[in-house]
Amino acid sequence: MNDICKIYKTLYKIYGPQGWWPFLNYDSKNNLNSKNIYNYHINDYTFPKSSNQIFEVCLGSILTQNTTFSSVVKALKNLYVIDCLTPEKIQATNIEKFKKAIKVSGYYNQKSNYIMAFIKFYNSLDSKIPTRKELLNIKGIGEETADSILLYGYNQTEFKVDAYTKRIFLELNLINKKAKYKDIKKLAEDSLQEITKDKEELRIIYQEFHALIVKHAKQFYSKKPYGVGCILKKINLNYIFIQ
DNA sequence: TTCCAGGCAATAC
DNA sequence: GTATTGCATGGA
Repeated sequence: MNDICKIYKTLYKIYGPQGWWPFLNYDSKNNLNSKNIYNYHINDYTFPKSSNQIFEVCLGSILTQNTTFSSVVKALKNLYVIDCLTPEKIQATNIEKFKKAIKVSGYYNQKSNYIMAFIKFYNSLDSKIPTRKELLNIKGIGEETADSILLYGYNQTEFKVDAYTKRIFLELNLINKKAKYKDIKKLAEDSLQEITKDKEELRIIYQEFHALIVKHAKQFYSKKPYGVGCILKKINLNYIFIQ
């Protein structure tokens, strides 16, 4: 088995399915559940279940750029309070009011512009699935955010690479320091084909793998020196370098 | 106080 | 095309 698959299987064995993407949690009266504002959906891969949830992933993917998801949830809660969680309502809302709501997630001036630009595009989609190229053409949507939207919002088989992914692969000598986003994405996607070539099965693996990486990295790869106590360092890897 | 968080665009070479 | 810098809040 190749190294990437070994890592995936090891993490899955330790942590189990993660149920990403987490969604806002509403009660039967359609109010935000104040005790559990959001929740994960372990072993249910039929999400998102509505266009509202698709849009929620898009919004969250932009808001979570370089910040913690807990801050994003606070921003989403603020948006819920001012009834501003759909494209139409956001566009109809005073921009300063919108900025104030998302302020807690940081970079709020930029992110509000990014979200407005995204909504303009989103409205033009007419419920179609966006292409990666289209997403990358929007100001504020880079490779990771595009893959996040496609993988978790539209269930497309696109591997999402983040800073943790690169950090772990680098620490395990699976890539070199200069590896680009697309290099790491290709390594992961090519490697995981060893498990299955079925697109739908791979999509689920991509969704879980990214979530597992974040879960594991928060514990072992947030503080320097990275990887202290990391079990991945103890499994036998083949060390396939990429150029 | 310092460091980091589920990045991106603009700018300078 | 590669490296650097500004963007910003909140928690550990």
